[in-house]
Amino acid sequence: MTLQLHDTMSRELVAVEPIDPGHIRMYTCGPTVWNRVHIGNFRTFIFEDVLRRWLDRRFANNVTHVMNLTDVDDRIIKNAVAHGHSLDEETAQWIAAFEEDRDTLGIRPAHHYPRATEYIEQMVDLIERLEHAGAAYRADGSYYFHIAAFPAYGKLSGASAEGLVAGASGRIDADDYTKEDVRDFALWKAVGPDEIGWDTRIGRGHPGWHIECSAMSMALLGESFDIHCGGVDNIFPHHENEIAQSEAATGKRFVRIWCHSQHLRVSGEKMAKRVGNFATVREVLDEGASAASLRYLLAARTHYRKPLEYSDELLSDSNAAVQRLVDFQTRIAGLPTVEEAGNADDAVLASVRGMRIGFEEAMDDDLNVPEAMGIVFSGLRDVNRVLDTGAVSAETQRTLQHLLNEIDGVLGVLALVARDPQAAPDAEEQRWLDQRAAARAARDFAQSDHLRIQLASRGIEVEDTPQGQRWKRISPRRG
RNA sequence: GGCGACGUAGCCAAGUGGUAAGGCAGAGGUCUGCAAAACCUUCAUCGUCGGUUCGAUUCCGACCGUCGCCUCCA
Repeated sequence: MTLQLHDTMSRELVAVEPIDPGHIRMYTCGPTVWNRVHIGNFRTFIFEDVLRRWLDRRFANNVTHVMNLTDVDDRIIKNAVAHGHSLDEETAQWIAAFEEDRDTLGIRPAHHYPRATEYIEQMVDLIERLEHAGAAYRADGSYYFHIAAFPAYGKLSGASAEGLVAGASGRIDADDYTKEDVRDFALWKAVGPDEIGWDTRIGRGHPGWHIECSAMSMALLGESFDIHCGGVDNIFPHHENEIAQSEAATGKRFVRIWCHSQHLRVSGEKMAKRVGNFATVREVLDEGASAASLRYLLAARTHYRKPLEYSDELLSDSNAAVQRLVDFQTRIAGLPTVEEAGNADDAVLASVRGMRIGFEEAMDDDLNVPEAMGIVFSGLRDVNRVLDTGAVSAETQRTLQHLLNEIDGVLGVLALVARDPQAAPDAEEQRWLDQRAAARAARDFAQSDHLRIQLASRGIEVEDTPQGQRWKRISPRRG
């Protein structure tokens, strides 16, 4: 089976067949670094990370992934002026914050993180190209895209000329614009000598929002590439405008497959800065959640094209699901093994084959992570059932570990758990553990139970196994 | 007004034209000194109303509800 993705433009599942054989080129819209982004933004970045990981696997790491950093826009300029900062001084902290959160969630870095301010020259080139092609015009020093010159406008979003009611969203201030057509959009915004801007061949100003993605994707990936991703709110106008700019300039099809992820919601509403119902990665972790739980929630609780309702309950549910995976991993690692493979091995290996095939089919089917995880958890139960009654060989044990590594190579949560080793017991806790082991050996159960309760108050859960006492830290936030 | 998405058990959620995965929570049980972990059993007829069909949760239509975008939005 081959990987298929849902393409927003055709609204169909499309087989992923690279334009450049064997090499996937992907562009994902990154953050505007005017603020610390919230976990709703990270839902999209996590979806893109899962896609990236699966592409890496399917195309033997022959993937070039570009994510832009929008480091100039009206909000950033406004903040920079208010703080007496240069643009770089203003955005540095937010780029660092983004990178910190990205690493916290175990997101595989893109190969390139182009910054808009480093591609002004390419944007000016593109604007000139558009002007020569009759698709851009100058008004009051600014440049606008001439929508009437691009008849295919609207093909991504389905927005017809008549349907675009000017100001329907209540967010246009018509007085700010000198456009021939309300639907035309800014390529270059002219500014005065004292304002933040760049002196270029087309005058002093700063770029409009959309032009950077066209210029930077073409510079790093070519005029046509395979996959372009973003959140659904980017479909219109951002991606629609990117298509218009790029294709009007090159005459070539810009992107093969458009992928868009749905929003994270809170109480039925989109998580958004302007609504005020947002949380950042750091805030969620500061409240006691683990990075693994948050990543699992964002990556696996539902399909990327469906809205996901965020709640504390969902976070603790996700924590429990991750714990089930971790407990399984721990069990496999400590498995007593036998010399000769037997019936138990056959049964386990059959489950492993089923899990591997099912997982891959689900991922190939438009990245159906919840379906894939359903298969994983079912298989996990099958394997546990066999292991409850029989022992397996060391080779089967390794096969199980390899399978878990394969799955987590895409899911990326066990790696986060392993990255944050459980804090070792302090001296007092270690003494309690030792005393408890001794009490159990002496069959002094009253004392051992007492010590277990004491340890629990420190967040340490003790389990008794045939191999002896075992402990683990419990997330302080389970309910 | 235009375009689009979603509505499946207490919560989250996958899925199929032939009576519904998985996770969490709950109930009962096996195991255990007791627990934990693990395992077993148990818990839904898929928003409403029509239509197509031998048969629909799955296809079509209408309706209801929720949400997103319509030029700062992941």
